[in-house]
Parts: sequence; structure tokens; C-alpha cells
Amino acid sequence: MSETVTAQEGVLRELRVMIASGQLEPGQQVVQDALAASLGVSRVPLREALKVLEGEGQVIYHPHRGYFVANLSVDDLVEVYRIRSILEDEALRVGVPLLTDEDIEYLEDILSDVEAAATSGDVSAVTAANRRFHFALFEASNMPRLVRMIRNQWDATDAYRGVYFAAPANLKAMNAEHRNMIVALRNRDVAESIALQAAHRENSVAVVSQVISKAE
Amino acid sequence: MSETVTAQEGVLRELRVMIASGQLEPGQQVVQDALAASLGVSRVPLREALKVLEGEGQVIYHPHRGYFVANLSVDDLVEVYRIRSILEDEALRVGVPLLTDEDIEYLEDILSDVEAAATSGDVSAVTAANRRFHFALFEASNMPRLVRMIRNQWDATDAYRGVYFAAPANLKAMNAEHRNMIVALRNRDVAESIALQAAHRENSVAVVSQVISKAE
DNA sequence: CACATACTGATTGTATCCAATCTCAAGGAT
DNA sequence: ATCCTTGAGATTGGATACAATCAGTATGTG
Repeated sequence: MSETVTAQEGVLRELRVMIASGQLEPGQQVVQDALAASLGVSRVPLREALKVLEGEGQVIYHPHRGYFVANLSVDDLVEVYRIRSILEDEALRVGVPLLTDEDIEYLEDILSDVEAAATSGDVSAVTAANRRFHFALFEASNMPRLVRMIRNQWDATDAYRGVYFAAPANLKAMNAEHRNMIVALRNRDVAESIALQAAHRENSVAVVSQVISKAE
Repeated sequence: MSETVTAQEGVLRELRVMIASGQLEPGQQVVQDALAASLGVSRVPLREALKVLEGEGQVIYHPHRGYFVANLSVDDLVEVYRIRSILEDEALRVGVPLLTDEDIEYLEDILSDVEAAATSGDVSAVTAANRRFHFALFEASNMPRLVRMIRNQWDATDAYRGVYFAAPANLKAMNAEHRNMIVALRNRDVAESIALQAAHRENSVAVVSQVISKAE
């Protein structure tokens, strides 16, 4: 059961999915009346959800003209990933030394989920579990604001990342990286875990930048 | 002339001032009906402005209970400043080598404003000019998203920083720091400028943490 | 033909109204 | 006395209605 306390909360989730899945295409105007109707709500909660997405950089707002799905340039992409780097580095620098053995076990459990999803070829399950893995790790930093900022950076490129996990070769590489990461975490090796996280990020940026430059 | 295109834009500015000035106290509930009336608008644009502030961490939202002005704990404060550090370091690391001579002249002009305001004892003018100085410097990075994130961190502690510039000794110290910063920038000395910025931050965190721990 | 102007439909911005939910106090049961 | 229930008042959540603004087209003018 999805525990939606307010309509706008549910709208927000649906909008995120629509953007990440490309159902709302980058650059496209968000016509509030139509979208609200299709979501079965009025424009009021929709507009509040859009304000949240604006703050995250997922949509751009022009007064009296409306909201438009963000359309990242290559320069934007470079900036997003550079910011992601420094935020993630910090999360690991702080968090890795704080990891308990139970934390690492938990991370391994999630990793099993990732691999199971990969084996069964369920791309969206892989995406979700992969995300759970990394954010569980980031959360070890006990820095909720930092984690939220990292999440925003991930979200910012969601619309362009859809294809990554589709290729079996990528999946295999990712699994290997994750296993190496677990080893580094067991050793509480901050430098190594940062390096591995960076490598992981590089794969992502490569895919996304291809998608973006093709579109430009 | 304040060029306000939409009501919510003006409301947002006013709310920021009210929070930074303590007119809306940390922890206090934001009663929408009363506040909207006092601002001369309906609740709709007010609520959208509050959503923006929520995204910045300036207010906390509880569904069906409303918005409350953020009340930072010492832990929160530590996190905010740690995040500020890594973001500002990055902005300088990227920006300082890109500074043109004209940029530096411009920064010196702003510095004159700061000092003039300090001499005349206009605290709010000092605050504003000081902010202009630092953000003009950050913007040299050409990383608008990064600059926005830094701005959010500054805003997060505005409600607690009010007293800092009141003490003449602090003003003097700040001016000296700024002048040292200009020297470092002329030399395009990244490490030194980062160190000076860190020192500047330390002064701020000291004041704010005093205010917060007194309140706790 | 180029350019400015006025109009029209579409879309956003805001006010108002009512429903849903929460808080808190009073009363009753154990 | 403690805990649970119930209700009233206050406050938020959302739908609707209307005003303000914009984009694009048609019309007029040089």
C-alpha cells in the first residue's frame, strides 16, 4: 500500500516517474490543466508539487508562462556530476568510518536484491535496488541534508539514464564494482570506497552524456 | 522599484526577510490564514512560497499540521557548515583560477561598499554588501547550481546570524580578512583563498552556534 | 513587402469556498 | 488517578471560479 497522506505527495511521486521515464519529455511545457485532469486532481496540489520540482531543478519556471521539464545541456550535466562528486565524497569520508558490521550486512542484503533483479532481467527493479544500495551507504554519514542534496543530483539526470541498465554488460560490470565496494567497506577503507564510487559515477556520466549530446 | 511579476515572488522575499529578522521565530508555526492576510494575499501564493522555503530547509512541513519555521539544533548547524565548506571550497577551486582582472576590480568595488557601510555603522548594509562580495566571488566558478546550493546554506543560518555584525571588533576583523582575500585572489592562490574563506566561516559558525546553544 | 497593432484563444495566477484533518479540552469508564 | 472516547474549534487540503497575462494570428499601415 502506498501511504499517501496528501494528494500533492502522490502527485509529486507520479511526476517524478513521468519525468524519469520520459513520459514528460525534456523541454516540454507542463500544461497544468491537462496534467491535473489526467492525474485526477485540481491544479492546486499539482502546482505545489511543481514548486518542489522547481527547487530540485527538475523543472524550470517562467512566470506567466508556466513550468517546463528541465532540459540539461552538456555543461549542466558536467556541473551536476561535479557537484555529485564532492557531495558523495564527503558522505563516504564521514560515513565509511562509522559503518557498523550490521550496516555492512544490510548493504550486502540489498546487493543480493540488485543481483537477483539483474538475473531476472527486471531493469526497473535493478535501478531501484541499486539506488537503495548507494543511498543506504550515503546515509551512514548521518547527514540527512547532504543525502538529500545527493538525491537531487541523482534525480536531475534520471530522465536521461533510462537506458543504462538495459545492457547486460553494464549490469555485470556494476555487480563487480559493488562487490569490490563491499570489500573496501569491510576494511573501512575511505580512499578506496571513494575511488570505487567515482568509477561507478563515471559509467553513469558516460551514458547520460551520450544521451544528451545526441539530443542536442 | 521592486520588480515583482507575481505575488508569490514578493511573498517569498518577504518571508525570507521575516525569517532572517526573527519576526518569524524558529519553531513557530506559520498560520497561513493570518500570515496571508497580513501580507495582503490569499493563501494560495503563500503556500507556494512556503513550498519553496521547505525545499531550502527554511521551514519544515508536517502534512495536515502545517509549516513551522526551521529550528536548527547544534547538530544541524554542524552539518550545514560542513556542507557549506565543501561547496565553497569547490567554488573557489574552480572559480579563482578563472578570475579576470576586471572581476577582481569589481570585487574591490564591493569591498569599498562593505567598508563604507561599516564606517557608517549600518549593520544591514554591511550584511548585504558582505553577501554580495562573497557571492560575486563564488559566481566566478560559473557553476550556478553550486552557487544556489551555497546560498541555501547561508540562508539556513540567517535567522541566527543577526547579531554578528553588530560588534565593531567583528567588523574590523572582517575587513582585514577581506583585504587578505583580495591579495590571495590577485595571486590566483587557490589554497590561500580557500583557507581565508574557511577562517571567515569559522567566525560565523562561532557566533551562530552560541545563539543556538543559548536557545536550546 | 515589412512592420506595428489589435484581437482571440489558451494558459497561468489568485481568491474564495467547502471538505478533511488535527489539536485539545471535557467527560466518562476502569 | 489514568486512560480512553467524544466533541468543538481551529487549521490545513483541495476544487472551483474568475482575473491577468501571454502567444500567435489576423488586420491595418507605411
